[in-house]
Amino acid sequence: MALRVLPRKFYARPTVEVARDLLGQVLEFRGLQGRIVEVEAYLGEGDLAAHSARGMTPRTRVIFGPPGHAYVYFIYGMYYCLNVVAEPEGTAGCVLIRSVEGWGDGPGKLTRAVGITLEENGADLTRGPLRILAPAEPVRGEVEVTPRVGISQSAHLPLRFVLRAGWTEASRRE
DNA sequence: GTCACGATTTGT
DNA sequence: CAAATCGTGACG
Repeated sequence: MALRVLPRKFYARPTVEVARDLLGQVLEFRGLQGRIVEVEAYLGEGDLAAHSARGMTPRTRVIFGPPGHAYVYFIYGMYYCLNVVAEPEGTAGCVLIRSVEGWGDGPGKLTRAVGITLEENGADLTRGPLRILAPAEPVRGEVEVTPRVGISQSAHLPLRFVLRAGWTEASRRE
């Protein structure tokens, strides 16, 4: 069964909704697939922890761009982190992918595992080698909400979402 | 141009 | 706890 590619409108919504709904979806890069199990939302105005907090710069340009694209940034001189751009074009908002089943646990490790680099920055997630698809069967499970990891500003906001005990209806019947 | 720092990870 | 390692953004 062919998985369905998430449409642009999925991403053109409030960042928190997109973050929550990204859990259980299938991330694909060069044919490698894995379920997204941990994400964090980074908002526009008012979120001092977000790269977009101080407006549009050369680096943060794609965060303000059309939804459904990848925002990849280079951090600590050695790691690439993958984000999914949300909100309608012109509004900042993105979702950091922190853990993908089978790829790795941690935003820097999962990109290194499959070779995602700055080349993927700005890539369209509805087509091309980097895509996100809906699983054949919807993933059910409990979602844990916690503060975001590794930030000092706006640190109390409950914007980290983790899929705990995810399952599909089929696997549940086994 | 200069400089402090970071949405991380790993080893001590 | 500290190192690794370098682009970005603020300042001038």
